[in-house]
Amino acid sequence: MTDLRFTLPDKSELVLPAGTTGRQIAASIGAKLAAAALGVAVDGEIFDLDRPLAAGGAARIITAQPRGVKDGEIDRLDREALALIRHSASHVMAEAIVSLFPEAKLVYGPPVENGFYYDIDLDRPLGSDDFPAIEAAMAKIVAADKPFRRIECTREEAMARVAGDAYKTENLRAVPEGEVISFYRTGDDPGAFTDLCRGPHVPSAGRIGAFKLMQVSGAYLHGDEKQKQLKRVYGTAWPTKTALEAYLERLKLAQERDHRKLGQDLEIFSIADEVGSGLILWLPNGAVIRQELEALAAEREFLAGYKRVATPHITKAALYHRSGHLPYYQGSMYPPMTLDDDQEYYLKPMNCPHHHMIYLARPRSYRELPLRLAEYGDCYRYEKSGELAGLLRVRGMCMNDAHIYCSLDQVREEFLGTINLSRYYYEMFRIKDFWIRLSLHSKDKDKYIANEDLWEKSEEIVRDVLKECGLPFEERTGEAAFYGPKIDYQLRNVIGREETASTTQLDFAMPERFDLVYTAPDGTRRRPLVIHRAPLGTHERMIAFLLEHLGGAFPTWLAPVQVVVIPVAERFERYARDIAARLRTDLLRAEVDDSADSFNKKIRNAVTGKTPNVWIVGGKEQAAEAVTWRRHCVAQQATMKLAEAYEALAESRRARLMDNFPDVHPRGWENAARRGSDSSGNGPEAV
RNA sequence: GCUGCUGUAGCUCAGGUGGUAGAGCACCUCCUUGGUAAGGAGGAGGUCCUGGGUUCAAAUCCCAGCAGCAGCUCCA
Repeated sequence: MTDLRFTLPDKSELVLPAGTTGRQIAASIGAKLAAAALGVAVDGEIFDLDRPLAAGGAARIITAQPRGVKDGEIDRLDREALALIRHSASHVMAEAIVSLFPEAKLVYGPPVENGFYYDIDLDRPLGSDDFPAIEAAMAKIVAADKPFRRIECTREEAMARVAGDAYKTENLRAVPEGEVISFYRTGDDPGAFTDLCRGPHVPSAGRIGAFKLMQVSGAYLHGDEKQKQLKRVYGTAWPTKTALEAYLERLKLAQERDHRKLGQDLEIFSIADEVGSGLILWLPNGAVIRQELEALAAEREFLAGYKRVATPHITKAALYHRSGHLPYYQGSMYPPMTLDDDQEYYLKPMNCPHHHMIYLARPRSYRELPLRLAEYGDCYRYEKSGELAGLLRVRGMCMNDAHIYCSLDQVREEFLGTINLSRYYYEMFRIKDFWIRLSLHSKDKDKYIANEDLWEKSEEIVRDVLKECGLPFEERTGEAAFYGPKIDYQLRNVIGREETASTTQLDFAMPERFDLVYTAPDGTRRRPLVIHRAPLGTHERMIAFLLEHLGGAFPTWLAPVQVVVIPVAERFERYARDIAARLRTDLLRAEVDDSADSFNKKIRNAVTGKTPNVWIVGGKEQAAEAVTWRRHCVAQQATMKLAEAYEALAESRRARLMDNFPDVHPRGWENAARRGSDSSGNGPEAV
């Protein structure tokens, strides 16, 4: 037996005899560390604290102490420590459930982002009513604080142990040949709860700290809809009760930012049973935001050389036969309307076929390419009921759609143009929490159209363009659309759910199906490529994200009410009304709060209503032909001449300043407002 | 679509074990109001999600449906 050499995080070296454990490493550093230790990482691999180590390397003791951060910064608690705690909590929950329902069969129970779950096959209904009993049983196990004993064995021994348990037998078969097979047992009693598990776990049940069961849901075995549906019990676990409570508090705070709540409070949209689920009623405030987004898109697209088109909402079946969407996608289309002459009409699930028809409206020349056809188009898709969620997943949506028809040697530049457009929007909205996915094809012949040469070429182009832009992205093989590679901007909402917000897709299938051609300089007929793109996604999804991203506090240019003028007393209502009327002649959305509310209440209403600009007027202002300007985003306020205020407000609207971010108004925003036309740093330059 | 939870006034929610509903905010009316997050008084407002069933009697119990929420699956 040779000694093992460990390098500690501070670069010091430690030499211990072979078979030493993480606990001994920790103890040799300090008693306090040994007491706090939950596990040990050697060269990145995590081991049970008491597991004899076979090899040395870079060693790090895992504790639940936040590393070098202040109390309460639970986000940065050691992820590995949390995973250990949660994996063990999952194990304890399984033990508790089996003790209460002996017929329950355990399947799989990993730690996940904010907690853990265990998939269980149990025919009895399981609901939150059962949580107190399960939690009580878990608490008992945790209080007993028995060590988790690791039992390693051969494949044959393991097979004998799990005999009769189809799920665990299957799990065991999935363990790669040559990998160590282990079970974990609670305590030393040979009859105690034992589960096939790769580990690692915290040293003993008492180290779990605080846990709470969160919910139960169905989950298909292996994630396959055709397989049996299991019961998945979700829980969360934290090193301390304080950390658990902070997490629950965070969840509550997130709910305050939920677009469904903000959308209701701020009267953005509404959904009515009598209209249908997933079908959005845009209230006046929401309609303003849509209108502003459309104006933004129209402007950017005009500058980028797009032409606007408009197409109908219903269309004969023949078009979707031609596009290939029938019958393959019929399941997610609304069923057809059949007219007297047996003609079937469908609600359109996408705009591309119509745009292709516009392309086909007359013969096209190479001189017209790239031809960019844009439309904010309404589409209807029959999404499964369980998939609908507020504005994020709907059945009726309005897409920021466009199709670019171009030749292969134009693809690169056009793709770059669409990426720059997306990037412009994201920078302008200051959306930073997103990632870009490049979806590529696989060799699966059933899934992708056969044109390996075109695939290779186009994927190369798209990848190059992304690299050239310097945008970080992740490649996903086998996730491309059947007709070509695509780039998606993935956003996370406030609940942590991820959705595609923007997309750019290359298409070499549709030009074939629609027999799209153009006449080349040499007089021959050539086929264009099609780029589908939707940088602002759909109104529904984009406004949902904006609501959550901005917490409902829209910048002046987007805000449904841009200015509320509040007189300090009734005597000044006339002055206030004159100001608002003047603002409205500049097409600014200005209102006077001439309600019977007290002055204080009016201020409060403007604040809770998240109006970006509040102009207060009284005797002082009237005498000076001025207003006192209070912004939603900054603590300061400033009194300024009306002429200046009008100009600053109009400029904010014109330049689409994100003036809801306090840093747009550095060091006393009144100066920033006075500068007016200086928009540097407030938005990207033109694409 | 599947698993679980939920559905009471415009909103947020109370209404042990069956006896035809209540609060706060919002709304309306009146009074009050000269300076930065809730002035006061009064009033109006409910098919208790829908449809069946049990019962002398159902917001409450049972069944079915619809809708919402979380998750699974799916997402051209």
